[in-house]
Amino acid sequence: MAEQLSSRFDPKAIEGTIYQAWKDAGYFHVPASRVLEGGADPFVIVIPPPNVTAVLHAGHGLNNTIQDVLIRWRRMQGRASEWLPGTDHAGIATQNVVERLLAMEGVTRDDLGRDAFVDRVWEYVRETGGTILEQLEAIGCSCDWERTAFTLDPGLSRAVREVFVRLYDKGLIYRGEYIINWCPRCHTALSNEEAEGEEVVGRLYHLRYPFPEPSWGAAEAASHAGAEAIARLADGRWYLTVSTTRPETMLGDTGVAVNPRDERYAPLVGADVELPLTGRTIPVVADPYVDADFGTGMVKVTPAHDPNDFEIAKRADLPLLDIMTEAASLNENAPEAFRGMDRFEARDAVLVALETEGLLAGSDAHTHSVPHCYRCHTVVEPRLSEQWFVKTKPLAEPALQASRDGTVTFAPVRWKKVYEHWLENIRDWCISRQLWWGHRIPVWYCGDCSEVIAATEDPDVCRKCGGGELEQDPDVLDTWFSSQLWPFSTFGWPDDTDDLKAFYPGHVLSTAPEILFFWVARMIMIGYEVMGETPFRDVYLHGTVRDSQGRKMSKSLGNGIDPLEVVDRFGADALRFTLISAAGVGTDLYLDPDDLEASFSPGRNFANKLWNAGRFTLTSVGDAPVRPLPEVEADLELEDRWILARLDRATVSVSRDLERFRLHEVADTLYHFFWGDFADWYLELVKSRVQSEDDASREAARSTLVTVFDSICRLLHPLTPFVTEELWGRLPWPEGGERPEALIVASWPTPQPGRADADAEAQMAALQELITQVRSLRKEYGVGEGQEVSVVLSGAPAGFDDTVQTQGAALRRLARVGSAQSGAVPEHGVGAHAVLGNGTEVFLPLEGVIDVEREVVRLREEVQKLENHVADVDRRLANQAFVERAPAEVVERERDKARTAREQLAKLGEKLHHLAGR
RNA sequence: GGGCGCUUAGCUCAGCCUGGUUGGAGCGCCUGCCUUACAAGCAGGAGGUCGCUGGUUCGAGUCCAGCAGCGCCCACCA
Repeated sequence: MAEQLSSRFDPKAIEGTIYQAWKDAGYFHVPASRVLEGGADPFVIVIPPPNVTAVLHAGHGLNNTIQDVLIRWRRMQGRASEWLPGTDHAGIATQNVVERLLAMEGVTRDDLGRDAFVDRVWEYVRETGGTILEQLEAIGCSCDWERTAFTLDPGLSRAVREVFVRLYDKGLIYRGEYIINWCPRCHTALSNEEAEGEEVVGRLYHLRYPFPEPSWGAAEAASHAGAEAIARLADGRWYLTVSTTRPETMLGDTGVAVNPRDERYAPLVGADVELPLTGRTIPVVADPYVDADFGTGMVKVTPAHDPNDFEIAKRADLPLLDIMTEAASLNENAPEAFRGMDRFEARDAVLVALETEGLLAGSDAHTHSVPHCYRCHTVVEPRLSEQWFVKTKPLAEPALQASRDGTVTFAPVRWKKVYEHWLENIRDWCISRQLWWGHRIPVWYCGDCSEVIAATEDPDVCRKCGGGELEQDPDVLDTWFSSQLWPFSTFGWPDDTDDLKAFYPGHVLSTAPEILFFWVARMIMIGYEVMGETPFRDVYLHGTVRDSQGRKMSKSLGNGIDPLEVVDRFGADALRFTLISAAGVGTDLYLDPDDLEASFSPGRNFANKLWNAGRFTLTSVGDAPVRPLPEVEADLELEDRWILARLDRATVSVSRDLERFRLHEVADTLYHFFWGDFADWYLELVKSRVQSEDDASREAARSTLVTVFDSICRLLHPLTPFVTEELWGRLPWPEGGERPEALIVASWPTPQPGRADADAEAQMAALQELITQVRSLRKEYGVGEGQEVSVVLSGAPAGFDDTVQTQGAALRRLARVGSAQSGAVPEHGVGAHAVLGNGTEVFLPLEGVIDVEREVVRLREEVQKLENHVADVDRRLANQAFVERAPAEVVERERDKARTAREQLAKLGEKLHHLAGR
């Protein structure tokens, strides 16, 4: 069998078949009955549903690999592991994509009309949507495909309506006219989270508004110290100065505000001022929001285009004047000269007009944060409009409590504070969107009696007046309104289904920190509100995938990595292993999109090494029956006991790190155990034994090989599922032992009692060091592999002599040592020296092979090193405080060190003396 | 303006919570090897004032404070 395997791992040859085998075996699907009747312990992850139109990028690759590692591990542990996949309809994003397609045909959504447009989007989604889910299969994700969900599915849509109506009935959803973030390109409202602040270097313009004659108050105000904003110009009139970064909004000003405690401007409160370019007159009002120390201490008030101004206007009873259209061009409320202009065009025009009239007092460079639409990047315009909101404070309470009391945990833990801070300062959530693609708001208005009806089922008649034409609210809900329900809507809520009983609440939620507020926090809030408990316990927030220059990978920058290309070139295992080993908890990953070879060769090489070690193990073990390990217990040799002890150590460490989401540590531990311990040492040590005539030795080696390699496959399976499945399936099963299943899902390794073997580990460590030292000395003295050497050991601790004698074959194989004798190092012999960590002095007689001068030089270095070491230790021991206060074992260790080092020093010194004298 | 994180080898990062052998890994680099599992490999090696300053301690990469540089998040200063 094994001979047929290629010496290079070819992922393409196995991935498809193996994935299909997993699916066919029903490996991924968990029926609720396994939990409810079978008593299995559930483990549930719901996928962060990618946009239905998305294609897989590096971030998805990382996130879904993480989830798959956790799911596969728990499944092997015997948990009923449910990983629910699906997609999000992604309101704005998807609508934008389709609108762009239509634009290429020269058609707008308005040309089509609402119904036809929505049909068109559905058509698009049916054709191309869900591609990303198929792509997840390519990287080995073991999702329960039988439960694939979409946020616009009928069931999930029913959940949306149900939640809306419940919140509405509780007064937690309300409608009102407020300043919201408006995207003039998408023509819709945005939530605060969807308006992303971006640093922009702009200008702060200072505008002058003239006081009408007679300007009582102005002169008085101007007499106050620091009242620079009030000035009398050459024309003899009094003016005040206000500042703004958006000069065009002055056309919508309905007042000027000052702080009520600001004595400078007290005489002006109640006065009127002329608003240039408009012919209107607006009042000066007092409002505590104004910061007297900032700028001139006077603020122009534009209630319809600034959230703060809106609040001031409400308090001061100023009128609201909306001067812009949906597209952010100036409307009929603006002076005729500016009507129809785009806001930025109008900005320039207003500046020119003011300048002409001598009313522009200048400008300063000004860096500030300007909100942009998170989908299309257009500058958001604050706009007065009637929208639906969720009252969030009551919902935030339990979600906050859950974090504070540890019901919900975050990894890395620093996100806990970020999450809590957001909830503590949460603002109401604007949920209505002026889009067509999404869940239409389940509210109807009666044309006759103005009754507002929120209902889960479309009503036929007005429940109040019985007649009247009913019209449904035209808006749809924010996409995140439906995705927040994901952990229960996907399992059948609002019905009381078995799935829900079995799989809610879930366990781990793994995602990118960017959507901590958008999605994670809201799921927790609504989970408590609707289900009465948290949707998951552990939130794992992974790092960002960046390019070699540290830039976040993105479509627009064109610096992304296509995981499918990586799979194609290096295999899914290589992709997964590379991503997991590179991703510390919450740390960013750096990959070079221009050099996939450099980025993914660690994973590719690892998979290949695994493949070859597997090939060798299979050939070594051969087809003959293998005896179960307990039967050969008495015949186990040093390296067998050692590798089994190392395996246990690795098993314990890996299981612990998985619990703590320290996946990169898992990868690191297994890398070193498999490559370092197993491949580099164990396989080399048993090479001669597996072909040996000595039945006991051979059988012990074969059993150990099978046992250890079986565990290696299992431990690595969550990380590199394909190659481990393939190799494991070919591994012979020990006689009499029942092969649990055809696939590796069988079980997760657990530490075996009696396998810890400190003695074997110590002996092996010394043996490894001896071999390494001999190799090193050979290299240094130029003694080639072709030349066999003998070794003299002196001062070896108990047991090590025996080890060396029984490991003659190993020494010969790995270090080309012909004979190893214990005894005094020849006093006058020429040779190479080294001292092992356990105090053993190693001497390679090389009389006639090396020249004496070189040996003297080397000895001098050795002596120097030892002297430094002794001085170091002595200094510490001479420190009274150290001896008195350090733990006894630490002090004892120091004394031992001093003693051994001195003995060695004496021997080497003597040797040096003799040689130097020659 | 608030909050958080990072700074250890040429590069990317572990190690710090819980202070104590001689500070690690991968990649890259140097040297020698096509040794019948693997050249996507094997063996050997070079490379570090652990950002700076101070403090606590017998002892600090590890704990504390300050500083500097970089990065992220939040925020209505016009």
